[in-house]
Amino acid sequence: MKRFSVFLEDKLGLTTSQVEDLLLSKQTKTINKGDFLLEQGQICSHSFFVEEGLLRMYALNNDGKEHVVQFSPENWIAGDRGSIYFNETSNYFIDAIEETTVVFIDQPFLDQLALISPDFRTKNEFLLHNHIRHQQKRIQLLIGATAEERYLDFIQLYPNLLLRVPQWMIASYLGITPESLSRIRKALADKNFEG
Amino acid sequence: MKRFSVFLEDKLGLTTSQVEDLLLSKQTKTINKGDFLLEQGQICSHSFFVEEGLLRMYALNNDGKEHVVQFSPENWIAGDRGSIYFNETSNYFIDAIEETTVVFIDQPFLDQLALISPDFRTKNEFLLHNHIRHQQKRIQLLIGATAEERYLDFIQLYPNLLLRVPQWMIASYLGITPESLSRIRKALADKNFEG
DNA sequence: TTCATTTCTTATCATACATCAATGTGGGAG
DNA sequence: CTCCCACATTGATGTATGATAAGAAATGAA
Repeated sequence: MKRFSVFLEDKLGLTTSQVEDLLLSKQTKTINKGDFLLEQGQICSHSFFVEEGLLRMYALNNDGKEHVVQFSPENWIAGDRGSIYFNETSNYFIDAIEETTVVFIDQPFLDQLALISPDFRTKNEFLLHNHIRHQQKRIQLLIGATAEERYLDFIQLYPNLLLRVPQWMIASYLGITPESLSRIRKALADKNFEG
Repeated sequence: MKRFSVFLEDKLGLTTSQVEDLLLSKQTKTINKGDFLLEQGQICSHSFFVEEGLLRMYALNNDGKEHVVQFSPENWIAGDRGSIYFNETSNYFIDAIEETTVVFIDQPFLDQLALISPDFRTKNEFLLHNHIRHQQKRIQLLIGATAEERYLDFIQLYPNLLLRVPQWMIASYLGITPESLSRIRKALADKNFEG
């Protein structure tokens, strides 16, 4: 749980000794590529901190096609907040793109953090605001930018994901078909762009 | 500040007397239709609670076209979190669709709330999670649903806005042109749908 | 009211992206 | 090594939505 420890210290304001105490009772779980942590219809009772690997969260539309809402590489937290905080069955699937090790995070654990660290809530709220900011940027691009612009933005924001995520999943994230993304990439290559 | 008082009590867990004390020092501001609370390039130093009226937040894309990121009717809070919490100049405009009365909310005020109310932070975090949930739903529709489906969802989610927001702004929110929305509405009318 | 301005509709044509289908390619299992 | 299968590319064609332009309808000011 090396990454999770650093995360708790750096991002959530805990001390090293607090982290050590906390992690005594925590366990990690490693799942294979393609395995699910959440499926449509279930209630999502945990968030998942990604210690190692890569998760994807997606939904099905009316035609039964997958649409990627979010990728979660190392140091990210995945989970369906709608289901966790509002106790609804989830519309989402979360599965592993690579073999992935996660730490399970539930509400009692978060409550515990809030108790032992005065900074925790402030820092956690900061992360929430940051998340909202990124989602807003994505919405802005989806309603106002071309597919090519969105792809370029994706490359800038997640350069390391480019190599780890199959192209058809990136297309799904961008809201276009794999064929279209392939053509966009070709057009960029013809313009001497390195992606 | 009637709505703001109720909001503080119901949504953020304050008592009536706490609210009364707080609001002594608070002032509202009323702006005319078309007036701006935030413009691109400024730093957004406040959030705005909408006491009465309707705000819209939008960005300009590469072609200089407006794209509505969010509407904020009564009881909603508008503001650019990216600018507020990360101290960056904003890419967004916030203006009034109707004559609108707002309460200015700054960080000291929020700190004060956190001090006097034990529930405040929990409830505030709940609101943040809810916001994230709604944005995620919108992203999901933008990448996986047709314009018609998005319009129907908009009607369900914001039935009262339909009558208060010009159609071209709704189109902008949906990520389509006003002409397209007009056609979609006609197609729905032909199918005997009441919108 | 009358006039001007904004908003909405309708039509035509253009385009980005989707769909369908075929072919290429590369990595893993046996 | 070879076969297979998932993934990527490419081409032909279709469709939803965009662009442009014109007119109708609503809104607002004088």
